Amino acid sequence: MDGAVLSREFFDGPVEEVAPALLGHVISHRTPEGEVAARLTEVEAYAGPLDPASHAYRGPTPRNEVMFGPPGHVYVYFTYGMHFCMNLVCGPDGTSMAVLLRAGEIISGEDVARARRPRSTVRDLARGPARLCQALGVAREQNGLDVCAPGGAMTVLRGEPADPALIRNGPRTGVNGAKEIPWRFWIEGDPTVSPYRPHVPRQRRKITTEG
DNA sequence: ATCATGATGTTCT
DNA sequence: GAACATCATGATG
Repeated sequence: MDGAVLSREFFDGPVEEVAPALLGHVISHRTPEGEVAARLTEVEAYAGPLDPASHAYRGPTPRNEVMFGPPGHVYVYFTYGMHFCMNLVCGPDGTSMAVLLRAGEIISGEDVARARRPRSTVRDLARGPARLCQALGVAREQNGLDVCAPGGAMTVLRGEPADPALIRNGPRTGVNGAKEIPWRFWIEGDPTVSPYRPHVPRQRRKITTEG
C-alpha cells in the first residue's frame, strides 16, 4: 500500500463498472482510537432512479440526499434499528448511484477493530456491511465525508486490484425489488466474503387470534 | 455446516 | 403502520 488516494474521477462513472473496480482497494478510517483499513472483497451496485432496490428510487429525501451529490463521498444509513451500512457515491453530481461496501479484510488497525468487535473472529471482523462499519468505526457522523481528500479522516487507498479472473457477480443480498439484477460483486475464494442470503419478509411479531 | 428467531428504531407512506 | 441493502445466538446434523 503506497498511500495513494483514489481520484474523484475513479468514482465518476457507471456504478456497475466502478463497483467491481473497487475490489482489492482499501477503505481506511482514522478516529481518536486509531486507524483501521480494510481491503474490499465484496460490494454491491445500486443505480438510483432506475433501480427499485436503490434508496434513491423514489427521489431525494433527507436520508439519501448525499447520494444525489458529487461522487467520492460516503452515504451512511441506519437500518434494522441497530446497524449502519456505508456506500460510496458514484456518477456525476445530480445523479444518485452508489456502491454498498459489503465486506473486507482488515489489513491494518486490527487491534482497534477487535476492540470494537470483541466477540468476533478475525475473519468475521468486517464480513458483512454492518460489521464492516463497526470495525471501521463508521456511524451517522461519517455520513457525507469526502473519501478523495488526501489526509482526510476517511479515504479509499489504491491497493492491488482484484484479479479479473477471480471476480464473480450475482444477485444482491437481502433485497426485495429487482432481484434479477446481478450487481453483487465479490472475489471468489476469499474467506471474508459474506454468505449470500435471499430476502425474507419479516413476519409480524404480534398475532392476536385469541380474544 | 445450516436454519430459525429476536433485537431494535428510523424512515417514508 | 410497515418495511427495512443485518447480526448474534441457539438448536440441530
